[in-house]
Amino acid sequence: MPSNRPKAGSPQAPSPAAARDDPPSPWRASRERLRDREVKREAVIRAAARAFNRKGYHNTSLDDIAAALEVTKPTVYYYVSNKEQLLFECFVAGIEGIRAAFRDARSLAVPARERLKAVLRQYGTAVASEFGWCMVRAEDQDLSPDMSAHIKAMKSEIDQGIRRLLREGIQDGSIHPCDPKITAFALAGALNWIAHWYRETQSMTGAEIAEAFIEVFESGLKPRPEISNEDPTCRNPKSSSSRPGAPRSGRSRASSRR
Amino acid sequence: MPSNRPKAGSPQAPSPAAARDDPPSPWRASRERLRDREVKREAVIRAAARAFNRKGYHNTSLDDIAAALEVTKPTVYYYVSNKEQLLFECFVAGIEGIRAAFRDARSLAVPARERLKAVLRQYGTAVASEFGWCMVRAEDQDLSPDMSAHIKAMKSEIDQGIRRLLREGIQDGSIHPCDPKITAFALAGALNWIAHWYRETQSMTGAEIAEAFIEVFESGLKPRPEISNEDPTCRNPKSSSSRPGAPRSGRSRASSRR
DNA sequence: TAGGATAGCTACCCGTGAGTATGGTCCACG
DNA sequence: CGTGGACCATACTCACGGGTAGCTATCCTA
Repeated sequence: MPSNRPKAGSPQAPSPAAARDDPPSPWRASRERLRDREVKREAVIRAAARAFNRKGYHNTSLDDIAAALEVTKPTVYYYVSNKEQLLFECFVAGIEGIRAAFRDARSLAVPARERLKAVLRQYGTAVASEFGWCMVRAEDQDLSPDMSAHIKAMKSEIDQGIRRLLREGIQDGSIHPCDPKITAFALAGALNWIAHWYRETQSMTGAEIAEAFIEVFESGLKPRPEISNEDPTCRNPKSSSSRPGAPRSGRSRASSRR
Repeated sequence: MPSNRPKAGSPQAPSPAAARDDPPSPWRASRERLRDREVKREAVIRAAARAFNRKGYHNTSLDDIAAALEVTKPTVYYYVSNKEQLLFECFVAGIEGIRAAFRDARSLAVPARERLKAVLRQYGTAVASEFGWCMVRAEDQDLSPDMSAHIKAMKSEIDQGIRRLLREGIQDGSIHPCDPKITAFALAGALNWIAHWYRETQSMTGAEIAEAFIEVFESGLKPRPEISNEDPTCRNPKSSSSRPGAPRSGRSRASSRR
């Protein structure tokens, strides 16, 4: 599973991994071979993810993916068994980041709302990554029953994780009482939807968007009397200094979408 | 454009529109014919929407749609020019409900937050309707450039409408200051996502889900010191009687998703 | 240096599904 | 009565794309 590191522009050098002059050990070559293979396999999956991202699963042929890698279709089949598996791998690559987020958050000694926020930040990052599309839009309809079942199970795991954090937050008082099921749907929906409109060339990163969303979800739409002092400025749009941490995205309204 | 009235169970009677005994006018027959045609055309579009909804656009063949109507493919082509147009019509049918929501809300003499809520309620209803899938998932990638442009324009119109309501709400003090762009994305995302998980057989209607989402978005996650009127039972998840209208779907957490 | 694994290509197969050519039936109208 | 148009079916074309067969080249190990 390719962990989603940034890795700039052009996918992989045409010439495979320049030769180094380490002292040759008897097994080194074959190990090198295997590593190369894994690298190439990941490149295939990343190329698929980018193609799916741009043109959609069904509008992407394996010839397209092969062409993006400057190879031919059978070469792609040399690394993956079929198109469906390609989608599946992309999905797994995307969701792995979220699962990691839950693992990380579990060890945090803070109120549940903070743990939830940490998860959501990474969630947003994952959805805005190049695997976001695949993670979000991998449809059971496009997959064989067993793959579909796997994916459903993972999605459900994420969903249950969010619900659990919400329940814990309600318990420890850090989260306003609410229906965990519905709230989890709302949270996940807002974040998942990022994959529909986000493009890498955007001014905000996925994490920044997640941060801004969290701000929205935390404070709510109702005008909120500033917690500490009761009176203040609830009529003034620009006060709002409820939390200093949020980037808040300077020019808020000027840009006319997309 | 078929407005989404409920219309129970079996889609359309096999026998076309029972004959009535009005006084026959010379043009009646041909008018009747035309009406029939429109009815049948809508039936085709509804059938397509249901099929797309169940199996996805690309996994639905026109033979499937024809079979659902108990006719053959050329018959479908008699009413629509191609598959793409079918998707487009479904999209328009779905989004028309939302545009209507904005029109309705404009005439309401209430604070902007209330107008926004009214819009979101209808939004949720539309997304949960049988055209929801098409509206939400009609991808520019699957459509010719000009259709894609149309759809983008409509989506943008909805987005701008939400942003406008948010700005107005911030102005009139009924909405907590926030970034309208990001907030609109969050709201629309959460609601759009309903189309991914909602099935007609669910215990809640689309409107009820929207209502519950609104509750979440209004109050926010942070524990909220009860404001003047709304004292009661802050710790009890089941209270939340902010509005009497919402049925709230009894068993909230027991059902383990889907 | 033979033999085998690795890696990639050219050239094909074939199912599927969008869209159509053609023709038949029924009904309205002259 | 017969002509034209609305409506629908049978039966086709055809391109696209997933997947494969089989050849070739290179490098590693024996």
